Amino acid sequence: MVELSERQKFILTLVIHEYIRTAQPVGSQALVARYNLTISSATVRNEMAVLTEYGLLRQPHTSAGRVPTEEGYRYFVSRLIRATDLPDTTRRTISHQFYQMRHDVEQWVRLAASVLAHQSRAASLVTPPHPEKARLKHLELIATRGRQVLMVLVMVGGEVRQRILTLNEPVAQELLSQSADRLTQLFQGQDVEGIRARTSQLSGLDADVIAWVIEDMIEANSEVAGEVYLDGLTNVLAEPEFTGSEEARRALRILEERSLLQDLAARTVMSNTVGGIQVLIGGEGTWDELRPWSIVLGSYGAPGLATGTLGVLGPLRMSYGRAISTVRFLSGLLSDLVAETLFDEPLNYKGENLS
Amino acid sequence: MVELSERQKFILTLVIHEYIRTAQPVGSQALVARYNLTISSATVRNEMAVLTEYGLLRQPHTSAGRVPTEEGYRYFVSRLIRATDLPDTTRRTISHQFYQMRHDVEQWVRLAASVLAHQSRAASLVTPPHPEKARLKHLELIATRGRQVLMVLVMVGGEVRQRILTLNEPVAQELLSQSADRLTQLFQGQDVEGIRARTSQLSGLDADVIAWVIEDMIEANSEVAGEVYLDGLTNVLAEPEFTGSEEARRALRILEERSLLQDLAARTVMSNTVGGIQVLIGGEGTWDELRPWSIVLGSYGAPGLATGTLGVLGPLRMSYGRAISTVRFLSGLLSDLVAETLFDEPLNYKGENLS
DNA sequence: GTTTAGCACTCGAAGGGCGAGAGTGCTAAA
DNA sequence: TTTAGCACTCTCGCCCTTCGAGTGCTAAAC
Repeated sequence: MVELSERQKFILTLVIHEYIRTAQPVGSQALVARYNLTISSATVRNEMAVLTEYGLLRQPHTSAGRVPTEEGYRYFVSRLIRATDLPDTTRRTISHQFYQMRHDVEQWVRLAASVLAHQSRAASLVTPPHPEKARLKHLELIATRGRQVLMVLVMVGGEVRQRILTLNEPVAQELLSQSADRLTQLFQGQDVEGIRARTSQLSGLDADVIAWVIEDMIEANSEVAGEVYLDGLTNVLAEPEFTGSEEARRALRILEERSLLQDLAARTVMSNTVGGIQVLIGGEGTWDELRPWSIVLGSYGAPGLATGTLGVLGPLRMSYGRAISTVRFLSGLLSDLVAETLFDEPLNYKGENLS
Repeated sequence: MVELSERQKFILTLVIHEYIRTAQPVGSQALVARYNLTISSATVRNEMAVLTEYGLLRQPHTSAGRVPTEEGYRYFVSRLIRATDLPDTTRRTISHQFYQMRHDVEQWVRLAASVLAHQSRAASLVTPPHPEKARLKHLELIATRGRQVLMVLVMVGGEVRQRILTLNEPVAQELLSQSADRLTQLFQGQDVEGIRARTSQLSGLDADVIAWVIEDMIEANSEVAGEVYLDGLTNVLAEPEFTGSEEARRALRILEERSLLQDLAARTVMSNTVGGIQVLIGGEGTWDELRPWSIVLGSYGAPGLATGTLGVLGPLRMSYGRAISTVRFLSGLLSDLVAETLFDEPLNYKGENLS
C-alpha cells in the first residue's frame, strides 16, 4: 500500500467522516467550509485527485464529490482510526445493567445485542457462549410418556442441551435416574473421546443412553453457535443505502439468513484486525452478498473453554470508531461475566472494565 | 351490518381477490374483462357505488378504482371466505418434515415458523409450547464455581429453565445433589401453590433452594411466551405497501418489538374468529401501530397443560384463505406432536391430519 | 516548487408542463 | 333494472429546462 503524506491522511479522514455523517459525496469546497481549513479548496482538490488515483476515493460520476472506496475504508480502519474508549459513565451504566441480571445467560446475550445496537446505531449480532469442546458435567433422564424420555445434558460451562429420546421399551423413572447417576459419575468432565474410550464397559440401558449422549455432544461440537441473537435491524434500514425496497429486502435477507451469520461468527482469520477486533469491509471480495456491508466482529469468553461472538453489522459508511470501541468493551465485559460466573477462572478484564 | 345481495357479495369478493393479486385499485371494466362477467361494467359500477356507501370499499381519489376498507376485509373474512384445506400432498410433506425431527421441540417451532412463512408468503410468528401452570417435574443443582450454582428446572411438559444461583456459602456437589433429589421427590408434579404449602417443613439449603424454585416458577407462570420465533420477514418487505423506507422501518419495528408480539400471542379474545383461528385486521382500532397489518392467529398444544401460539403477519391485503388454512393445519399438527411427545394424552387431531 | 484564484465545463436533482389512459358518475334509452 | 354513451377527473410517466455543486485545468502568486 502506498505511503500517504500527513495532509493526504488528514484529508482522507475528513472525507470519510463527512461521508459517514451526510451519506453524500464530499466536495472540496464543502470540506474547507465545514472544517475551517486553512488550505484552499483547490489544494484539497489536488490531494483528492491523488487519493482517487491511489484508489482510496472515487467519484460516482464526473463533476460529483468524492466517496471513499472499500480500499479507502480499509486504509482508514487499519491505519488512521483513533481507538477511543466509551465514556466512563456509559461504561459504568452498561456494566451495572449486566451485573443486575447475572443469573441468566440468555439475558446477557440479549442485553449485549441491545446495547451493541444502541451504541453503534447499527444492527448487532451476538451468540451465546459455546464450549469449544463439549465436556459433560451432568446427565439427567426424565420419563415423559411410554418409551419417550427427555434427556437433559449439562456441559461444563453451563450450556444445557435437551432432546427427546425414544427407547426400545418403557423404563421406570427409578431406573432412568440410576442410569443417569451412574453415567454422570463415570463420565463427568470427559469430552467425546474420553467417553468413547470407555463405552465398551457399558451394556443395556446405559449403553443405549451413552450413544445418544455421544451423538448430541458431537452435534454440540460441530455447532459453532446455536442461536444467533439480533437487534437493531431498524437502525440499518434507516440508513439511506438501504432505503430502496430492493436493497432493504436484500439487507434483511442477509440478517434473516442464519447460516450466513453462523459462518460469519465462525470466521476467525480476517484481513483487518484492531486490538482483537476484526473488521470485515464490503465482504472482502469473497462474500458477494455482503458487498454493501461492513462488519465489526469480536469474540468473548474463556479461551479454550467457551467462547461466543459478537458483532456489529452496518453499511460501509458506518461509524467504525464507535462500533469498535463498543464491541471491545462488551467483549471484555462478557468475558468477565463468563469467567466469573460459569468457570472457576481468574478475572482477566475486570480491572480494565470497571476502573 | 347491512345485508348484501348475492351479487354484491360476489363483487366484493372479486374486488378483494383482485386487489390482493395486483395491489392496484380495481376498476369496473378491468373486473368485467378479467373474470368474463356477464354483466356490464356499468352494473358493476352501480354495485360498487353501493358497497362504497356501506363503507366496504373506498376510492383513493375520485376517478380511481376501488380498494377494500378494513370493514370490507372484515366482512369478507367473517362471512364470505371459503375455508379451503391445504392440498393433501402438501400436508403429507409437511407432516413428514415434522415427524423427522421429533426429538427437539425448538426445531419444531423453527420449522413451523418456516413452513408458515413459506405457505402464506408473509411473516410468521411461533412461540414454543408453554405450560399454563408450571408444575415441577425435576430439579437439578450443579456446582459451578464457589457459591455459584446452576439450577436446572424441568417442568411437566418438558420445558427446561435454568438460572444461576448465588448461595451464602460454597456447598459440595454431593450435598447439592442430595438436596435436589429430596426436593424432586417431595414436590414432583406440584404447582407453585402445592410447593408453597409445604415449605415450612424445610430448612437450611433445601429452604433456600425452594425459594429460588418458587420464584422461577412464578416467573414461568407470568411469562406468556418466552421466545418468539419469526420467519419470512423478507416476504413482507416485498409487498408494495412496505416498500417505502418509512413504511419498511415501521414494519420492521413491529416485528422487532418482542413485547408487542408477546401481547399479541397473549390475546385470546378477538373480534373475528374462524374455526378457532382469530383474524385481527388493521389493529381493530386499538393497536395503532398495526394499522397496515392483518394478523391470523391460532394456538396449539394440550389444553390445560401447555399451549403455544402461531400466526401470520401480513399486509391488509394478505391472502387470508391461504393463511387461515395453513395456520389451522399447523395448529393441529403441533398439537399432535405436543400431546404425543410431551404428555401422555390421546391424540386428538392425528386422524384429521394424516388421513 | 507549491499553492491558489479564475474559469469553462459536466452532470445529476428538482421542478414544470403535457398527453395518455383508466376510471367515474350521470343520463337516457333498451 | 340494466346498459350504452359521454363528459369529466385525476394520476402517472415523460420530456424539457434550469440550477447549482463540483471538477479539472491553467496561469499567476507565494
